[in-house]
Amino acid sequence: MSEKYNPKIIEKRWQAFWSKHQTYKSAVNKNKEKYYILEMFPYPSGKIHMGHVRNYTLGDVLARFKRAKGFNVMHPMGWDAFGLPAENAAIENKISPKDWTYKNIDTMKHQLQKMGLSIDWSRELATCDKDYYHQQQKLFIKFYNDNLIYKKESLVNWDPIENTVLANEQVIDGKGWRSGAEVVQKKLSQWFFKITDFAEDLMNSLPNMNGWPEKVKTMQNNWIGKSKGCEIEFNIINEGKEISQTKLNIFTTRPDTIFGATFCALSPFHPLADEIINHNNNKSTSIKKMRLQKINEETVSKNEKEGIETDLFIEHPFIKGKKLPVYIANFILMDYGSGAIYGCPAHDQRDLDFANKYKLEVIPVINPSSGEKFDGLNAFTGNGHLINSDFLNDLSIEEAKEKIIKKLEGLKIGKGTTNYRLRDWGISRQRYWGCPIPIMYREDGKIITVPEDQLPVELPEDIDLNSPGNPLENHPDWKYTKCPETGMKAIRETDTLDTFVDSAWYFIRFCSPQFFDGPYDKEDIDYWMPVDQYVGGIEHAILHLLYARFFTKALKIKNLDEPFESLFTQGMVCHNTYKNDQGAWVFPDDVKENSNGLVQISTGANVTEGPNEAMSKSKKNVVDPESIIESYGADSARWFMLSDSPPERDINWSLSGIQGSWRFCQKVFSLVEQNSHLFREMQFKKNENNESQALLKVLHQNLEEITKSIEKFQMNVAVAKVYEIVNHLSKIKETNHIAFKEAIEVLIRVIEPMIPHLAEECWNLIGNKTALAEVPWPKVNPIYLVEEFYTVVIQINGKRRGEISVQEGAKEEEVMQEIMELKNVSEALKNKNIKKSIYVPNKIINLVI
RNA sequence: GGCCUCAUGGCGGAAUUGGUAGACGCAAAGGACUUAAAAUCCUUUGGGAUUUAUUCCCGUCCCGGUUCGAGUCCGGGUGAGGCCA
Repeated sequence: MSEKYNPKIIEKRWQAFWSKHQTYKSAVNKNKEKYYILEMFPYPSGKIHMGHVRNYTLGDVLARFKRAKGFNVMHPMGWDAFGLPAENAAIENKISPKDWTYKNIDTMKHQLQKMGLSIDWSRELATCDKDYYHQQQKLFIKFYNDNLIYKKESLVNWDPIENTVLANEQVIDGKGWRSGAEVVQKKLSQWFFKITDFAEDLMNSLPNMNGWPEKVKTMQNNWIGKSKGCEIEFNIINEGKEISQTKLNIFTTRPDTIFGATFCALSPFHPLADEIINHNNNKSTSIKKMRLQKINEETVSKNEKEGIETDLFIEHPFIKGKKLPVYIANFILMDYGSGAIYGCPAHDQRDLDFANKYKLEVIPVINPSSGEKFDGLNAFTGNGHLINSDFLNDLSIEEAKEKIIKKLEGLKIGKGTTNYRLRDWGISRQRYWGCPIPIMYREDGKIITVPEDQLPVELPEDIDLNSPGNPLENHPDWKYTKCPETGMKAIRETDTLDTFVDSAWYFIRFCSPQFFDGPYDKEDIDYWMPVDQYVGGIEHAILHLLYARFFTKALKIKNLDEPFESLFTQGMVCHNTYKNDQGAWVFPDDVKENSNGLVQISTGANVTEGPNEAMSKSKKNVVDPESIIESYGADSARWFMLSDSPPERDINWSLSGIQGSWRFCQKVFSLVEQNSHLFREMQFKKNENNESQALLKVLHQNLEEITKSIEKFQMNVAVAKVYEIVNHLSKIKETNHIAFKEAIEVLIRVIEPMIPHLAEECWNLIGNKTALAEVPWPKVNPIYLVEEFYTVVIQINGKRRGEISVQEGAKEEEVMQEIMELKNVSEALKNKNIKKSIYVPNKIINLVI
């Protein structure tokens, strides 16, 4: 009586085994080559989702594969545990953010363990652990002392009813998500990391990062956005006498268009705007009103351009007597360049829209090489030669840029500069559930860092999350303290750190999670860093990855410049969407098919099937990993995630797919189980019959492919090759041969990275006492990669006209001779001369006639 | 609007990087086993033609090019997606 494949029992057994034997615990071992594999750690939202299953399965395949290949593998896991959802959940469920978070971590950890991941849980950390944020506060102080942190006024989304700062995602259609109040832009003093100091470095490293997808590198490059331009100082004509300044500094990337300049525009947050507000009551209201608008790169391109006329003009530096009117405009960003531009409407779309609206002069200064005519509505931004530009006429754009910069520098009214789109990283959050910033404001006005022996600055637990405003600010006594040196009264910083800070160095902490004298132990870093393979979603292509790179560079650890040697960005998990006849989204579990088509099980309503989209709670097209593992087992779920779709592309979840995976697992199990008695008896024949030889060829050729495919991250191809081995094995008639034994053993070994529980079980079934996890990856025997006979395709003038089987390495003359006897060939060659023949050994022969 | 990717059967996708297009899986159809169903196993499955063959024609989004030979390289177009505007 044969056993049935029962993943519930098998998976529990091997998970317990790995845990008991600490199979996946990692330690520094300088005699062994290390391999540090990391998947982006999850936010503990409550439950794992299919995206996690895919991400961690992919990483786990590589971790287990590299281990089998003899590497000393570190594969840690942790929790990105600070952040806003915990505060919201706390309010809704009357549970503290801390309890909520740790409860979720506990649940999700169990779920991940059920997936059978080869994780070294002894390195587990959560960013909300006191031990973790303690070290992070030390890092903050280090960077503060290194002059990489400063404070400045910056705009935030302000909810006037809640009296609180809102994150971008909490602003919905310009209104606060909870209060519904119109969100305003408010200036607040905030902490910043000087990431711009590293802009050049972050950009320059990109071309050497060969393990990164080009796509991500391009995105980062664009994000940093280096541009060469020029600062020009204009004289202000101050007829209204409302301001104290006499000069205005303008940044432009198009100094070549200076003769096309017809107006000047200032950001409403420009210092001159401040002065106008103070001196001109008429303007002050409208400027203040404009300041309430959200002004960023996105709105600048979408919103209707608006300007406020001022009484100011600036002098054109090269056209005597020409005065450009100064506007305050809603499409100028204060934190890009100098917050002031000159408008050249003919060659910039935004400037043109603005000029048309306010009936300003438009002077084309570039004559398009394409011969294109200017229609007054579309600004020309292409290549051409200068016109209407005095001494710049006839020059190309590049030449003109060079010449005008030289001229401005000669006159000492301008200079060539480099500008970056990248801004400094604002790290202040007016929230409770984050890492406290170790700063104190002393009563004498001095800002000091909290001394090391008083760290960590701990989050208080007795907080009130229901009142408006920042809970730390509102806490009755938390912020009141004393300067340890002088005894003066001091107030703690009540902002906490952006959670991107937490994730900007967790991969470093994983190397020495039990080290408490500092954020990391240099010896551990030297051995483990950089991360050899980082796996995660493309959505982190810019911010998280850029911040992590910045931190690594800013730490200035010897021999560590970049954190991630290779990066792999996996695709999303998609599913069909379903809507009932009331237009409500329906869970896939709640849909069945009957004679009338699709119906909703719970209500009986008719259901229509929508397109495949990324699984999301809002569209209810989600499948819960836990219930899948419950019904099919973790191995089937893992196998599904690896099959079919290439890892970098989106995958479509489907019932038939998971059922197919289940069938496969079952097939492997019964193949091994039904033949396991042979292994106990050990009576394998040394016979080298044809069947065995063919089997060994299939085995080794596919082993070669599987090994290569996993290394190239083509898990779907590896899966296909495993199928080929299994399909071949299930057709073997005489299973009592050594070749069969070898094939079963290799098969079990190569499926272990993908479906580890089943593999271990099979390994055990065939009588092994050692865990499969300790068994090295099988070696390809090159003998079997060479065929004795090859099919050579015969082409005449490039068209396929037949094929012939020849011995390996057959010479062209031999092949020629043989094919001449074929009817097809001889007929085609009748009365024709062979002009040329191309022969690729073992592959093809092409006759040109 | 700019930059970047991608486009292969009913579907997901392979293709040694210029050398037999469609591996492998899913779905579908037919058959075996069974009282029946499930499960399992076997066969077929890009389109078309006919003389059913070791046959011919067409076929990797469209148009053109390079080459003995193009899914793969080059130019132009169409469509989809991503990022930045």
